[in-house]
Amino acid sequence: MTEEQKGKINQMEDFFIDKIADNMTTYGVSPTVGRVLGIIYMNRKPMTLNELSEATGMSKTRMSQVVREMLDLNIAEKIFEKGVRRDLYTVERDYYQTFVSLFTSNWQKVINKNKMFDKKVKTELVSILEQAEISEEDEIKINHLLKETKEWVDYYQWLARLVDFFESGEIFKHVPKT
Amino acid sequence: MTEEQKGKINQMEDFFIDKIADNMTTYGVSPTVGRVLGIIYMNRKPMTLNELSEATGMSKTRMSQVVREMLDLNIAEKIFEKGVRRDLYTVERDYYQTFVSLFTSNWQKVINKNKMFDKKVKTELVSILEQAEISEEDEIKINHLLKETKEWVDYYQWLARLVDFFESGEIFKHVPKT
DNA sequence: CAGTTTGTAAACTTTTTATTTCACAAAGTT
DNA sequence: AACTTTGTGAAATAAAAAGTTTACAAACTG
Repeated sequence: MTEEQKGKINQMEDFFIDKIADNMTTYGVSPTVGRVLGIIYMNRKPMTLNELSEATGMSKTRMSQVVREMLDLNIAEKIFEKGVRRDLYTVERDYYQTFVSLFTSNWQKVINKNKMFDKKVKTELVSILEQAEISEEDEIKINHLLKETKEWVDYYQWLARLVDFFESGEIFKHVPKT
Repeated sequence: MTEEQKGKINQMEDFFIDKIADNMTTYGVSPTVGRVLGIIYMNRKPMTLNELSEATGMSKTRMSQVVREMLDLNIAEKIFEKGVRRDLYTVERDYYQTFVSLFTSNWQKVINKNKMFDKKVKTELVSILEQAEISEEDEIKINHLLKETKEWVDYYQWLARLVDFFESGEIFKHVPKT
């Protein structure tokens, strides 16, 4: 086997890593997060911060930051191995599961942020509406906003159901894996 | 009606715009794109670059850039109105449709980028495998990669079906709007 | 206990992305 | 035809994000 062929194999692995990373950025994570995920994935076993630092050519501190982000997103996990002092990290090996994790954590975040919004707006609008002296024009405007609020709430409830549809695995019943 | 109440109404509209923008960033678009979408949405009728520039406090050039990005993403449309010289832009008013448009354009892009990938890798790997002198270790590695390629292809086909599931509106049969 | 190693915060630097300014062609007006 | 207005490139600047260096506490080692 020539050196050239050895190189080819490694090159193919790097191709995969790039593709995984590329795919990943579509979820809104930074390219480095994607790359690290790809690296651990292709490594087929847990890695330490030092190894990652070595593999990416980036500082250990950066790896620490990236790994933490991945833990937050539920796409990596810290694992314990007896006798090993350094922290070891694995990634989800199932592409579908990774998709679901990122999809749900992104949208769940938005849903939570909007939790209190409609109540606040509604209360405020109704209280203005209850005042005696309002021009007709303004009343129309307020009613528009109230209607808008309702639609917004409906949309968010749909989003929540959608997230659940993915998280529960229901999606795979209708869009099967193979 | 006091000035204060007038202010409250405008404030509520701004709240909406911010929430729309915030929601939007989850699709990976810049905050300004989200904000412009929110502004046109709340305006309830098409707007010109000058109006947008006025409303955002940003330069007209920037608005031109933002609007073009929105056209690319299929979340805005240029419309013609006789007698009006300036270009007018509307946005999709249906939150669900906006979700679907962004979801599909994002993932479609990734799917397209990956179109040729697997063929290239597979050809390359098989050609190495056909060489006579390969260490057992390397053979295992290559077979791993081939298996990986297969899984990757399956995943991408699933993604394509998923995109279609949204684009066709099928999703709403299983996660209904109301 | 003195000496390492490990992970991460804090401050700084670099790179990338967002935005503005300036310029100019194309279309519209008078 | 001279004069405006409109939309958008291209280059420059500002703002934000990504990444590094230094420093240090906590957990290990001998």
